[in-house]
Amino acid sequence: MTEPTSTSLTTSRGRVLDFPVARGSLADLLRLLGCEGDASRTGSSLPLAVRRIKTDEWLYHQGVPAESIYFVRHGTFKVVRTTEDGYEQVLGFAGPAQLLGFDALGARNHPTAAVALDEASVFVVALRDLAGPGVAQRTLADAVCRAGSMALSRQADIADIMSAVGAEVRLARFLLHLSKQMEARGESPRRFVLRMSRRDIASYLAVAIETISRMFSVLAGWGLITVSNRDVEIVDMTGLQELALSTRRPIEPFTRALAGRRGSNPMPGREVAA
Amino acid sequence: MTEPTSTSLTTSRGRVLDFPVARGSLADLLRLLGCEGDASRTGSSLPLAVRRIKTDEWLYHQGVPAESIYFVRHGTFKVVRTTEDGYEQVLGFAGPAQLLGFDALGARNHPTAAVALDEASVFVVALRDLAGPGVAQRTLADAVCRAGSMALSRQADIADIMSAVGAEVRLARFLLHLSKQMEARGESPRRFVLRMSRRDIASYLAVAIETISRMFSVLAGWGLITVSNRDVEIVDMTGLQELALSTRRPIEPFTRALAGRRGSNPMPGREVAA
DNA sequence: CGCGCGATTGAAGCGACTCAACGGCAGTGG
DNA sequence: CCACTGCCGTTGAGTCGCTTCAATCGCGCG
Repeated sequence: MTEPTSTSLTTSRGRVLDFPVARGSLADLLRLLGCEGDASRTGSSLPLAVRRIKTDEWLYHQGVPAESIYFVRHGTFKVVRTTEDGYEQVLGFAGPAQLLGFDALGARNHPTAAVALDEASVFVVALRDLAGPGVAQRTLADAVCRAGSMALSRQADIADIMSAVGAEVRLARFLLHLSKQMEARGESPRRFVLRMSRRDIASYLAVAIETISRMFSVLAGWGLITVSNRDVEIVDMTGLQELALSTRRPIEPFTRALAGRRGSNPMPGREVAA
Repeated sequence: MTEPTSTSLTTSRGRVLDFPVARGSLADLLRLLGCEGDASRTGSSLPLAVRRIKTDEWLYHQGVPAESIYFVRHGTFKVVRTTEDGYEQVLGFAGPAQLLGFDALGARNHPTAAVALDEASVFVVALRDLAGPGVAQRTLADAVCRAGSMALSRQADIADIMSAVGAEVRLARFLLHLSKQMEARGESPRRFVLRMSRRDIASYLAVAIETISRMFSVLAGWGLITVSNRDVEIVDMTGLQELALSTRRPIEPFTRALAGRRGSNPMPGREVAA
């Protein structure tokens, strides 16, 4: 899909890092963002690295440790998230004055990747410049930024969920998403009660409400879950995860490891008492 | 859908604002977020308001000025965005330790609304507590937060786009989205060139790549746009906006103003040379 | 020129939406 | 107490739209 040219270029210099090609200032960034008034008062002469990106070059890769976030100076970027099976989901496009890599603040690594669609340049904001010492408000603002970053990542999940064509897969991903949240909260990831109505789930997954009902029955019929009204129990966790992996056909031809499993029935051998 | 009980409760006290019911501290919030180590060093005794929310009560409404953001302490919230025609799109669900209202940092008003699905309580963080005076890093962090907030809002747009059932509507919304961005950038909102491939658009809108091609032809056949490869010109802007408003049937029965327009053809009277 | 790739268009099948009916359950008023 | 009403959830049948497979065209490039 993408030539490793950019990677080799950077790795020739050591690591895949941000190397400034030009110099900018905080005032430049503020001017780009449209807040001219603020440029005067603060120490806006603070230097800011500028990095130029060529077409099809990656600004940052998915999964790598995040050391910076970026403001697009000019050009267009594509934000993508590649699943394990090689399917790449486009999460959005970013133009000038937009922020890239913000979703990495909450985690250690970049949950997404950004690639330039044309000649582009960005302001590089090192994360250590953001984590300066301060008082209580500083800590609070940090928490806000990190939580906001995680909220952004969470929003990306809905694109992840909706990218699935099949409604069963959407529901499976939704349930696994809830399961993970329950686990992170210290509660049982296998048995929980849905706080939202079918109507809400339908709106969230962008399918009809009757389809939600049907898919609950289908998943229960496959022995993956048991459901009674809003009480859900995940019986076959691995089976559910397996089902959730089913996306549309992977774009890349070299991900044919799961070529045969994509039959008309996304859950082969599971039709118990159909 | 929702009883105005909560609203009347608050309006009886003056305005619809956050009134603290209990008191918490920054240390409590940090403990909730799981960063116990940080709780010791900073002035973590900073008081923080706690607000309790009853089931089906709104934490904040869509479109109202934002004065606070919130960390969920316990309970579950539903984040929704209601379109002009009364259709409510669920954007996500928020549980403990998650941030709500962050998308209002970039704008003046809340672009979304949050309603409690059960008994809940939140930490209230006033925005003026975040905008404290500081040096350059302070300004920078502010810019980061605001841009991140806008990125979150932008992510909500993709749910907006995908909530449309019809592929033509999705493409129409996508084009209008691009148009607005171009306009905000000072360029022509009617004539622009797509920087991304059909494959990227297809992934973004979660439809097949052939469907994208077809819908471009359909929109062009309706006289709404002209398209040549990646050059797009919006011919009938109002018609395109009109088409973009077509969602699935509004949930609420009292939004029947547009009852008749929802025929089998979403663009009535436009079938030129079908 | 042939090759690959992106984009467009056609034909056929299946999946989700829509309409409709039904069974539970809570709230309400006789 | 029970009928009544409304809402939520489930299930069935039919239609429409999108996906899939396929062929074609235009374009850049080795």
